[in-house]
Amino acid sequence: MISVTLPDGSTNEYATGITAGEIVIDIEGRKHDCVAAMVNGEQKDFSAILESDCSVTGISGFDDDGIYILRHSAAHLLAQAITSLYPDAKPTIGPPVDRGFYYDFADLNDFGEADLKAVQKKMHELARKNLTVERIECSDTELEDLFASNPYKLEIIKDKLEEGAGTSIYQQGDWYDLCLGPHVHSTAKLMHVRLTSVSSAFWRGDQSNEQLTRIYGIVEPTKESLKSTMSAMEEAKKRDHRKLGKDLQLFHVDEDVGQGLILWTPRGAIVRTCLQNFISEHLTRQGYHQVYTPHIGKLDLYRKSGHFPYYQDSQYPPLVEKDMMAKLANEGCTCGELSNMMIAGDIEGYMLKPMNCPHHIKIYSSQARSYRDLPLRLAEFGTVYRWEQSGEISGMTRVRGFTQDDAHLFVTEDQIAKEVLGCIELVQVIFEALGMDDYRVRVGLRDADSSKYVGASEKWDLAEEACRAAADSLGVNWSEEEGEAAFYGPKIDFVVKDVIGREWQLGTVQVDYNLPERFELEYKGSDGEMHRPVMIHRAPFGSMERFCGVLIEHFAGKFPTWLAPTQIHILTISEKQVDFGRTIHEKLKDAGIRSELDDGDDTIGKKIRMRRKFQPAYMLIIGDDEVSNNTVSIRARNGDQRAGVQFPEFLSELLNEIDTKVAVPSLVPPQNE
RNA sequence: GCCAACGUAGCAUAGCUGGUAGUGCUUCGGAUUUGUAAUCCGACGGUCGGGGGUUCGAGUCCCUCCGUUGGCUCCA
Repeated sequence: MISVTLPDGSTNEYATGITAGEIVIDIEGRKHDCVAAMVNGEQKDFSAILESDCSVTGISGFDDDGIYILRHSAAHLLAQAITSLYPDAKPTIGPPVDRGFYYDFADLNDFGEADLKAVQKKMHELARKNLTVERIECSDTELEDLFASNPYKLEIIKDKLEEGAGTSIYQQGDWYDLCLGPHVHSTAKLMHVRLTSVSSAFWRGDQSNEQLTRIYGIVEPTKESLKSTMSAMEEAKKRDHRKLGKDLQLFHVDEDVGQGLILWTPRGAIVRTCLQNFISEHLTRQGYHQVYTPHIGKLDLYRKSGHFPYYQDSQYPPLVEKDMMAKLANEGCTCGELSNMMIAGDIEGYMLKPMNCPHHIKIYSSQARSYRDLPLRLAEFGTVYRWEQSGEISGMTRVRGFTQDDAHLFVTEDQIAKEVLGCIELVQVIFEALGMDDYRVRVGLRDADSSKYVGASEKWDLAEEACRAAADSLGVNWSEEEGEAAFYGPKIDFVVKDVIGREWQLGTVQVDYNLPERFELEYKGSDGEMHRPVMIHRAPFGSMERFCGVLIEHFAGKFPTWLAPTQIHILTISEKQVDFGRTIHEKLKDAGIRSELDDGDDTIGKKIRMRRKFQPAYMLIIGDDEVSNNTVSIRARNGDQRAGVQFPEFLSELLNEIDTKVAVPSLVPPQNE
């Protein structure tokens, strides 16, 4: 007999050799939602045989651990279905991921989304067969035999497994896969799967390797949870900033202007201006100096900074002077030759700036600096241009031209910690004001291979420590990531997720030892000697484009009153109230409120319907009652009403709400009925 | 850049196996003067992303370019 500790802390005696699954059934009953068992804190298959005293808990398919197991098993089921329908296809890897699972296949060519249906049908068929999923331990030679026809699996066996250690395979029906597990005990657990998309991937994520076909899917423990997951995905799509940007007329991207080049339309420009003003206030308070610099700079500048030609591929091509261009054309110079001459420095030209640092550096070095000038904080809403790959461009979150809320701080080494902290605080103030608490902080440190970094390692230690301390002060979860540092210094990034779960880096604070070196920046210290400053790059929003894109989704287009493109939309009920409506409209505009007036002859229902899509913070309904009492009826976005409010009272409340940047418009108390 | 899918008026959409584009909303004109998510009538608006090809004939088939979407790769 063995003694097993159960989830409630009690112990029970069982016959030696009982399986984990049998104990789970004993604990949870026959009808349970567990997919595997936790034995002594380790995930195990139900079939795991218990030989000695231990603790056992069921892992529910609704838990994070359980859903991962389901996804992993579903990936196997997918591979089984694919290989039965496409015998030539070779499964490579198929892991669970955050929102579902995928499996990559080699030799599955010309497979498109239209083919998913049949595969999914096959998966359901296999699930319904209730195939037992069996774990089998194999030796190296057995493995090599089993996977002899699949070079990808052989490569994994060779690379990942210790010589002679062997490993497990999982078999369901006549299909098996190399895997550590654990897995569900039967394919019947995988009834609620949906295949979602097809894409490509490279073997081991390396572009120079062969291209594989990747199939994505989702799986849920029950029909109901699958349904709710699917509808949640539908809901998320509705708040996609690309859709809302169009509906709310916030921005436009035009083919004729170019991919990834944002045209800020009037309503979007309001949001951006309000945000910029908001940041500017804080910059002034924190002792920043705002500067302006041009959108281009000489090639030489970027040769010095190292951006040209090293990052040539991710920049717009250089602009060459007219006469030179004509001369080269006459000589029949090819593009390749031109490029070589520019790299060699034989031809001068200009570049659209891919970052603002060199320009700011030139402002620093335009004067002799002393330690008394430091820290020098130069800020600019600086527009930069980068040649992002065409397939990467997306809405406002990944674009080719964008405006960073950029700043560069020139500091002494002693000042790094304090200044990094100051930058972080700014990010936090802004996030807090916007109610954005769902973000992740990543501290990027150097990795073991120190040869690729510039700067002395003692300096790095200090800077890394400063970043850690700053992250700590935030009071939110943060993670260190080795190897995530830039080659020139450690950094702190703020990362948020968009509606479809993709992560985007927003704010960033980076310590830089490299550029001061390259540009030979100096300041005179109190000791009378010349010293080299350190630079801190920081952009609390990242870029206005990306940040606004994320904000649109964060608020689902329902911006706080201070940001809303239309703050008040006045709707008259009939033409009897037109004069009163206009008077109020004028008064609001005089008070600096963004007000719009609809005094047309549509029905009030239609006016509400039409104007609602622009999500004004409030609508004011003006009918006979309001006119005769000099009041307004305030309609909130959710339809709640607050009628009979004296206009001056409404205006002062509204101004206060704007002034204090209240995150959710709240002049109308929620009505439950 | 790579793989896959897609691209019809401002927006949302119909258009089967090829025979010269329908609808709703918006907009405009008229009627109506309305109390909270669709009042009625009428009109304007597309040559089907661009170019080329097959065909007697293409939105519908083929090629190519551009763009969009989902991934991959990349992101100083």
